[in-house]
Amino acid sequence: MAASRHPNGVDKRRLILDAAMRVFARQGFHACRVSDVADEAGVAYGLVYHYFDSKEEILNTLFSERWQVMLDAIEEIDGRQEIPARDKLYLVASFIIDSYRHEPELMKVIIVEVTRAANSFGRVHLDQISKAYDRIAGIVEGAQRDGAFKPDISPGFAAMCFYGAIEQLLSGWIFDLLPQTEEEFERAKGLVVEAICGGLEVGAPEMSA
Amino acid sequence: MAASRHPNGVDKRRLILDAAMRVFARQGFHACRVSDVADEAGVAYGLVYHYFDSKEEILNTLFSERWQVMLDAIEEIDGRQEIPARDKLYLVASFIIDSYRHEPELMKVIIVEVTRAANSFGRVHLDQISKAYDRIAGIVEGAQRDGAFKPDISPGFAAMCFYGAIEQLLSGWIFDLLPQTEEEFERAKGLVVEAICGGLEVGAPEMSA
DNA sequence: GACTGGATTGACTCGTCAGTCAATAGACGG
DNA sequence: CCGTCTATTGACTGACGAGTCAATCCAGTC
Repeated sequence: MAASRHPNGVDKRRLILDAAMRVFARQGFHACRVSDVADEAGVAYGLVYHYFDSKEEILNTLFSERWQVMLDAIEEIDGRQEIPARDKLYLVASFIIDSYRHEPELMKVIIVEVTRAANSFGRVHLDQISKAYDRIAGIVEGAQRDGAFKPDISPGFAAMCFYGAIEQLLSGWIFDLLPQTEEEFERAKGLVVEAICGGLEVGAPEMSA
Repeated sequence: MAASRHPNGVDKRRLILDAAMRVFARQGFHACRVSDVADEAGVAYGLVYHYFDSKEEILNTLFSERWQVMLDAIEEIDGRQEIPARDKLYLVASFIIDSYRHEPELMKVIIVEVTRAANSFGRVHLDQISKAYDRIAGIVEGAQRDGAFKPDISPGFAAMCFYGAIEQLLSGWIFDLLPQTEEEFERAKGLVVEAICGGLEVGAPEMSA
């Protein structure tokens, strides 16, 4: 669990995790071999099994580490009393999109191999995954109590739509269906929120970002 | 290609496709064996390879058959001049949700094993998949020309949000995160459209379904 | 300068499964 | 009722890859 005790300062466990992230992102979890991960890490095959019980446990670890960070972030955002719901959702969208911008490989693995693969593998993580929906729902619920959001769309339902829209955008970037530039990422943040909060139709209030 | 010439009237190819649909839905494409499909169809192992070149070709066929039906449906909906964009989107949402209601196993396979698995396998179908986005974008574009929808959210972007929201709902049903009752399906149709077109915030116009 | 215990190595095992193939059955035309 | 062609069978093969393990290395200890 702790970093390598060896004084060369190299944490091989971390090395393997980072290599796995790259290999999983490049080849896909199922398509790659454990030896690919070992090679990418510049480490012997057996060492992977010294630090992890199975190939899946590596993916497990990558997912759980990062997902928890996101859950904490959403919780923190929801906790701020002073800011309106739309801004909270903007911050959530920003967090997720920035995560992709800064660590596209890790996010690709998380989305493609876990979140969107809730069959087979991701089923194990359904609890953690749906916690994210719940927290977003919490934001919507608060806004409905304040009267900022309409009461006729259930918070859970709204959260699914909001999260689904964001994940679809990430998928679009991951599979090169959408352009990936700094400006696009920034624009996207505002637009998802505008689409979901303000709606596509005219007549809805357009707030400036 | 044609149905079995044998006069017993049983099309074994179809039998295998339907069995595969059930097995893929139950166990997942990667987790199941070709022999599971053969057993489910009540057919010898080798016969599967008489009708299909590979396990993947079966999935391929299931996907392509059904996806084309959906593409045609969207195109047909978009073609109707008389109805407003919101109603077109409602019809699209209805079509997809009803598809799931009537053939949950087939839709589960399509969503989980192809659409949301655009890595590994679904990459082959990216063209077909993104055609769906394009056609939805077409609806939005028309609405913007008419002045019914705001011009500041690009049609392609709006389409991704809309489709993403629907797919997220289907995923919620597939993985038992959302209740699956007739009423829920009906409510969902109206609510996705209301969420995306009308927006979550108050002030947007709420049209009756 | 032996001793201990974790780190590291990579050849090997062992089950699994997609795809093959040679054999058999059955329909149909002549 | 023979010959031909397709449908159908299921045992078999061959590759592949996850996980094992016995051996070796090496840092710190007494």
